[in-house]
Amino acid sequence: MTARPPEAGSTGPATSAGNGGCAQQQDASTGVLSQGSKYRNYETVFTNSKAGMTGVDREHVKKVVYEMSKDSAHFINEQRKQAQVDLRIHKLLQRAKGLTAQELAAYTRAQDMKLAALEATRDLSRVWIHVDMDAFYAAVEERDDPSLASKPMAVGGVGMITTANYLARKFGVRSAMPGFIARKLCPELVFVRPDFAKYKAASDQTRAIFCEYDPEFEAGSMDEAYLDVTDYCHAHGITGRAVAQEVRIRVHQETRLTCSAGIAPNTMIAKVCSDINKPNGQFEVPADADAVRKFVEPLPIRKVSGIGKVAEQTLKALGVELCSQLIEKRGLLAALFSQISSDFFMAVGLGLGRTLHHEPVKEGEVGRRGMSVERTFRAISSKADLEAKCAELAHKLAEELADGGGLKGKTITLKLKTTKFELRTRAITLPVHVSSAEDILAPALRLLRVELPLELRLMGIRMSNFKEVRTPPGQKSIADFVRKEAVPAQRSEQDADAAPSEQPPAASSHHEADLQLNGGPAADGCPLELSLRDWGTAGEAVHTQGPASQHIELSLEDWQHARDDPLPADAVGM
DNA sequence: GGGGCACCTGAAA
DNA sequence: TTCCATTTCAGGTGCCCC
Ligand SMILES: Cc1cn([C@H]2C[C@H](O)[C@@H](COP(=O)(O)OP(=O)(O)OP(=O)(O)O)O2)c(=O)[nH]c1=O
Ligand SMILES: [Mg+2]
Repeated sequence: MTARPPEAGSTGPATSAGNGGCAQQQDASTGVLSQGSKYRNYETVFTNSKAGMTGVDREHVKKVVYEMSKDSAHFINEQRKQAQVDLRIHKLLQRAKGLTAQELAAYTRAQDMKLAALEATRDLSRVWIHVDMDAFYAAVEERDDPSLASKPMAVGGVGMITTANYLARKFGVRSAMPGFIARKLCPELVFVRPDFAKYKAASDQTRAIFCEYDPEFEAGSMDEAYLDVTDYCHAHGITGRAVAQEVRIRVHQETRLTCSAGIAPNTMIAKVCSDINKPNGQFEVPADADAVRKFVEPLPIRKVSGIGKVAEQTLKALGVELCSQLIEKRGLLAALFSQISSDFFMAVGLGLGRTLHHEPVKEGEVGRRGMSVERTFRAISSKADLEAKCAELAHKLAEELADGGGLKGKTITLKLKTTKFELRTRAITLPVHVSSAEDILAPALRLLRVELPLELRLMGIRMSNFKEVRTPPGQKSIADFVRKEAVPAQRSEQDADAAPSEQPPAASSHHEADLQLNGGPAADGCPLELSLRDWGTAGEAVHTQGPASQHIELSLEDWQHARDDPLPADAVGM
């Protein structure tokens, strides 16, 4: 398990947990008969509590999801993955059992020091607001077609749903649920195909507003952002709560969309808070150490961004379900997990989180680690089809890289998902940075061919290891913005600066030739040992590697809602 | 010991 | 282009090569 202090991550499933500690978990078990089916022992993420989930018949949802899933390849794969997790947890427990009382005591004492040190860093001087749009994609669609607002609706398709409006959520329909299951839960569910350009436009509008309150605001995704409004509060002599109110009203006025906000002294708490009175509400944890501690104590760890399904299961096995228990079990956690993980756990337990903005992107660095494209399709296995798919992706990726400001990367990662849902990634780092479709395709095809034969349902290509961008002297560069450098019209046009220009080895280009040709099924057997020598001519070694040996990580409510601060009805047009 | 690299898992929207 | 998505990032192991 890997616990990390994340920066994005919205809505883990959330109940109105919080201050009082009395989380309201609706569990409307309508005596569904147990019919000999095993769904009761079946765990699905779709029944976790979440905004809009109150009143949902969880048992029913569970049963439907199970019945629709149980014979699928997907289900088998999920079970395989779960078995691995179970095994890891088992080993972790064995390790825990092996600890002597003395060792545990030592770890506990060490953690006491750590906690004291952490406590000393507690900073309550900052006012953070986490803003999160309500049912974002769905809300945009409703706004643009009001007839949708009166019916259960989901954005996505039969294959997958990205989100659903609150009417649909009452049926248990939610993000990341396959559409055909959602339809089973709610036969009259209306599907709307996503239109990302619209969401982007709406997102840009909200960001323009955020910018006025915090020019350095951090956008996690299109629908959420962290604002440090400390300075704004001081400058205008108002509270964080009032600012949140103001932001929400403005967002609504300018986009006709609602959002929710969390106000707290750090990002971690603010994030949890924005979910509490969703939709269209806000919640604040005041800048008071006791208030923060009291808020965090009864909070289920799963509500913390960064603690997902596996971490939840793992910690539960160790007797940790609430944040307070992270502190109680500090010795054990320190003994079993990596420093990074246990530090994170301790911080969460104390209610500590980030209080400062991220370091600005350094000069020359492109503000991202990678860019990728992937596509799911009906099963494909012929070499020609596979290679054609690869070519499409290479072109798509090249296009995106160009749009992204002419990014050039050195590492190309091919992602494959078999019809049995098994994932495989194969990467290669080139001696030079490339960006054209041809230069992406050639190595991608090499990686692909070695894996044949294959029966795939998905293929993807990722580019990473980006070349740093040097801004021509005399030109002011804004580090926070994605740099838009002229996209070379031709391949020959390399860098504008004096850097020695890299040339990809010849011979790429004709992907046509690469595509067609025989399906001489590559020597099957172990597709892992091949040698992809000779990419190009220079003596650059090409790294090849078999699959990482199975390593086991040991370290491991709508308007009626009771809310802290509802928008004045008229401000929202009601 | 540390820097790359390849690969996998987990998490989030 | 449908039959469980797509995009991005971090942390961890294992290896190679200084
Ligand atoms: C969770 C999730 C969201 N999304 C998209 C659709 C969502 O509208 C958007 C924002 O995600 P969320 O903020 O998680 O969800 P939401 O805004 O739809 O609903 P809520 O009121 O609970 O905040 O991101 C996905 O595409 N896939 C996902 O798995
Ligand atoms: Mg949202």
